[in-house]
Amino acid sequence: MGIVTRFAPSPTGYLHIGGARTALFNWLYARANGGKFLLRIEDTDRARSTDAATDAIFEGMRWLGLDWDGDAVSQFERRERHAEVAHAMLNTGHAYKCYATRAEIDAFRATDLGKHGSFQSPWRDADSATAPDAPYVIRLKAPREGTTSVEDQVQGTVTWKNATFDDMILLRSDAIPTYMLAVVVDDHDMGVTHVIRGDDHLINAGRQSLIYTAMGWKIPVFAHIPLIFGADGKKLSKRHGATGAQEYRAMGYLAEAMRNYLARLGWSHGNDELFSTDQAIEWFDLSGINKAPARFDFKKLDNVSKYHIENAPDEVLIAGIIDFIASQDREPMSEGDLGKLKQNLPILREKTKKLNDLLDKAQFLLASRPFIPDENEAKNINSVFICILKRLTPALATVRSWSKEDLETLFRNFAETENVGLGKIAQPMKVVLSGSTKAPSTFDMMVALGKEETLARMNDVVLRTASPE
RNA sequence: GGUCCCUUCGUCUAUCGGUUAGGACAUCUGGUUUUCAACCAGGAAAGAGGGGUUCAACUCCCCUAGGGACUACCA
Repeated sequence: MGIVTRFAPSPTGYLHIGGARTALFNWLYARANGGKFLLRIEDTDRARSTDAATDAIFEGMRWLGLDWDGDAVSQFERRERHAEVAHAMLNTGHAYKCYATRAEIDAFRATDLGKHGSFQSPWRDADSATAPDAPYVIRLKAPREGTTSVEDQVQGTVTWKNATFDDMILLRSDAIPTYMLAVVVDDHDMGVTHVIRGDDHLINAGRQSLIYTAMGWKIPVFAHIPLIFGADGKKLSKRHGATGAQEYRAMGYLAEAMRNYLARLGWSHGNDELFSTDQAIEWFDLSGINKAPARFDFKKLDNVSKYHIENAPDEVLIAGIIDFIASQDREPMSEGDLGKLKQNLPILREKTKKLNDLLDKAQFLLASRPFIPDENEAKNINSVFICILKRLTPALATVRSWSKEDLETLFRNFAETENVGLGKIAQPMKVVLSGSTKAPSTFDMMVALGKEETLARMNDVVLRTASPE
């Protein structure tokens, strides 16, 4: 039998990074086993669900490259079917109509019994002849005796006393199904074989298996993965930096790097740290998922990101850059600029952690001279260096060839005759050539720029500093 | 309060009864380098606590402590 997984977010905001990881695990598991990965939007809460949030989820999923099979399912649109199942359970005696009002439920909760246990409806065993002509909800007639167990693939066997389960509402008084009913019906109808979701649903697995059993349906395999926390061990929230998947896109991380980092958070394949998505698919298994919650660590993410920026295929990197620029609401890069970027990718990607850093380094190619360094960078170009620069210009004419090796040799010799360290010349030269120290290696830039342009930029600085206002 | 889950270096993790408890990030030291958000080498760094079971426990069981989830006509 083919494996079917699903990701089922509720559209109340954006794609949360924790949700993104849940989606990734489901996606990885399906792809690893030649199965299907489905997407369902849990929008039965009409008050909180918005189309904008649904679009945000789609966008986040697409950015992460988590493609789903078929069309996304709207849970709300399947409400007729959910109601149908609720009524089927009514007919088989697994559910009952409860006419208790809000006031009655509140009153029950105020009692000693109500403070410690869940609501016990007086309608559970009532004679239907006594039913009033009033709105009602359909409640599950949960078993009061015995236990219910779930064989969780991550948490192991988990058992509850049935007495701890309440008669949960299946169909609200406005005939809209609750989440608890809808998930079960949808997962069953969609043929979901493996439910991989957040730890916060562990108890729901017990409650939901009651519905499966009542309907005589096969219970799917459950795997409840631990949540992601912030660096301080608290639930991941805004003050930890970023909670939305898209924010990571805007920060300049490659989707491939996010997949790598997120997969490694709570899942492991021996000591493998840096890997491609294809490798993750090959290796992924539920048995590799850790039971304990993990903390989000930006330092490590940056390290993973650096690896992927340095090693991604050219076309992937370029696509990532184009996507990053779009995420900033910036003008798309011109074909010409893109061409320059492509040609110089090796020197731009080296030692680069994020895409915005890469773009910073690319300024020497993209911006036009003369460069005006900011106050801080300008400190590199002092009067002593200006004098050196003036002597360097004629010296440069003697270079054997305009290659990295020869330029470096020339610089070393020149530095020796000037009696200064190479760094004293090469570092300020970075600023001369690019207006910043956030730039590729000096010699790489010189080669990329060519002799004429290099000399012109050097001259810019000499001219600018020759006539101080 | 009740039910359930979790607990190995600062962080992410390996280990599936017998290891000097391994790796990665971060950190520290030294080296190197255009004095770097680079690189190389080395160091420090962990089984929450207490009971069992066993020849042997990080690994299995129990208790305690700490953390978390759920406890809605939310999902």
